Amino acid sequence: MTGAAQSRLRTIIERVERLEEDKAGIMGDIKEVYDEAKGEGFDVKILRKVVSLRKLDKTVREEQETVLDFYLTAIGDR
Amino acid sequence: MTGAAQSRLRTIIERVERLEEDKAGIMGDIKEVYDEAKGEGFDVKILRKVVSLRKLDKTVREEQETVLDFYLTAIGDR
Amino acid sequence: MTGAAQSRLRTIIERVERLEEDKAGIMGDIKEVYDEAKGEGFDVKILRKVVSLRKLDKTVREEQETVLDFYLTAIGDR
Amino acid sequence: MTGAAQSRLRTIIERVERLEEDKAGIMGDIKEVYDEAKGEGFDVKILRKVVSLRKLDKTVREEQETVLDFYLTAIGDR
DNA sequence: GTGGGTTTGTGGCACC
DNA sequence: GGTGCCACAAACCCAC
Repeated sequence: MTGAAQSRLRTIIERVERLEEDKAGIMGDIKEVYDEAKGEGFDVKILRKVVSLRKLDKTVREEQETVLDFYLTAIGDR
Repeated sequence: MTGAAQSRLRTIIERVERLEEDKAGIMGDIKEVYDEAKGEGFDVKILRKVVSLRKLDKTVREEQETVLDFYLTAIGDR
Repeated sequence: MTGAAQSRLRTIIERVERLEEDKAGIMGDIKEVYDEAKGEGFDVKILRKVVSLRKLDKTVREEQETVLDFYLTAIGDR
Repeated sequence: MTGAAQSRLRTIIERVERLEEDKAGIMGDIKEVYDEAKGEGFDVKILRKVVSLRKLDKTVREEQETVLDFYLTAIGDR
């Protein structure tokens, strides 16, 4: 491996690790929100379920829109 | 559930969903870095392995310190 | 589902359940060892930490070999 | 820590690690059974669900028996 | 469509 | 008893 490639490799690894730190930070933030909610008497397990269900719904809705777009385009309506 | 509680619930869900969007964004960024590296001829599978190994190493080092602290505390040395 | 398939299904489930019983038994044995150690004055929390750290060390060593293999293969050395 | 204690410590760690190896072996066996079932056309996801449901049922049944025992004893019927 | 890896969810377990 | 933590199990997604 050339010196240049090694340098690039190092840069890549560092960029990924930096981003993973950011990700870990955000995951910590999410946990904090849930902990706070828990302190107010909410059931965290259920809250997590709500979030995941809404995400699913959103995905389904977007897929439906995609299908709709496809059909509309197919019949020359846009 | 009172109106106030409903309002709080909505706020909590929204905050989590906002953070999850951020997280998804960062995960996208990580993927981009890997894609870019792949375009330069690096083997993504190996890169991922390297990153995870470095994380593991870091974890081990921290664990070792934790165990050491345990022992020092156990023998009354702090 | 044919009768034969039902019979196979039954056999599969029973084999898994038998193995899970074995597993539960071993987990019980592990707990006994720790309880015994506790009775002799050892700090179980530390013991568990030591075991997990040693496992982590082992994992890291294996991972390092895996990465090394990857590289050797990548540069066509095998 | 005395030499005797160190020796005991070593024995304890080794016993636990040996048991954990056994446990890992059994977990591997369970995986093999599922893989085999998959090869015969069974849906592993569903199989796992069946096993976990039966385990839950068993727990519930045992609890019900415990309650039954309690009542029977309470009314002096055993 | 099959396997591997990553992420998420759940249960048990120890500690307070 | 109840709370936080950790290991196990499940679901998910991508690449091949």
